[in-house]
Amino acid sequence: MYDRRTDALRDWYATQARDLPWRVPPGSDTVPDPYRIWLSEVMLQQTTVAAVKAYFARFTTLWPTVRDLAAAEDTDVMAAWAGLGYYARARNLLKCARAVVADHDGQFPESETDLLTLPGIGPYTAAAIASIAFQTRAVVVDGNVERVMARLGAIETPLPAAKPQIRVLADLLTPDERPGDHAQAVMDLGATICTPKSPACFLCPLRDDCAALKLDIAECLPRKMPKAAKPERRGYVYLARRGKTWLVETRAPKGLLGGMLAFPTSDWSDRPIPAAPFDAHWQERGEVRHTFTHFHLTLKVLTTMAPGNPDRGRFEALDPDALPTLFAKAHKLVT
DNA sequence: AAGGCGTGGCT
DNA sequence: TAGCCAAGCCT
Repeated sequence: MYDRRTDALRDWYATQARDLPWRVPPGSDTVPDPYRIWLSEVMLQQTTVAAVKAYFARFTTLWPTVRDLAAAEDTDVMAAWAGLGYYARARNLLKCARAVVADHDGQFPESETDLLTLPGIGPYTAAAIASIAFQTRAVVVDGNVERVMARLGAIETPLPAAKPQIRVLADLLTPDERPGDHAQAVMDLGATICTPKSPACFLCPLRDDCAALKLDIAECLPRKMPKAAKPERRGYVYLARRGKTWLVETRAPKGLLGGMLAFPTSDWSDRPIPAAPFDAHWQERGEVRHTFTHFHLTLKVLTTMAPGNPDRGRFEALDPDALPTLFAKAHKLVT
């Protein structure tokens, strides 16, 4: 019926699909909940399944429906996202939930085009939701699909130039029937067998059709341009404790760690300028090191219990779980 | 349109 | 260990 590669993928997925909390099993007649599919897809952007599971469970417990999430306080949602990274996703998650309630009567739109208009939903996520949640044929292309297709077709053009070729092949293999199962099959294959390093080609349902395997270049594909080295930055972070409260602030709504709970810091640069939030005897307690997407950071951790009027932030009871990892490391160092 | 944007696990 | 990498989106 379909390309034999599509059939092989479907047969493999029928028995090898991973059991995931947001997933409807292959071939099932159960109707997926678009809210849970959307939530999982946003959490899975650039993030591993293992990291997502606990957050998905927490979010669906706290906010079982898109209306519940839309009605949530921003601070509660940001706190629940703390530690998962890429915090613009959490800000857009709330914007999207509120748009679905305000503009779509609480129902996610079904078409790829309409989904694409929502905050935090790009080409991949729109295609994933359309196919997985609504059984609409859509060409789903993520990092896994890129890798599987590049190998299957021995596409030697480096990324991102290879994207058009990859998309053509992905489109060719996408069936009209159960396109959501197909998309998840390719992604599961990429995550478990057609892995970036040491792919398990001997277990692959596509081994007889894989051009890269025939050429013995599977592990070299897809080719990528080398990444620039990360620069080193330094700074100071100030942890002021007053009884059971700590001096914290909410970071600016955009940019790095935007909207997240934080401790006051200096600038982060080659030669940071100390910037204590108030005059006091600040005691050096050590350093924390953290690597972001595009730079390494070392923060000197300073504490005081002396009184003073801070020029920024507020003293409040601290929930350490609401801190992004960088600040959780600093907090852990002094407690 | 190229770069900003987190984190933890793996090798 | 230090780098590489993961179900991308936004500007």
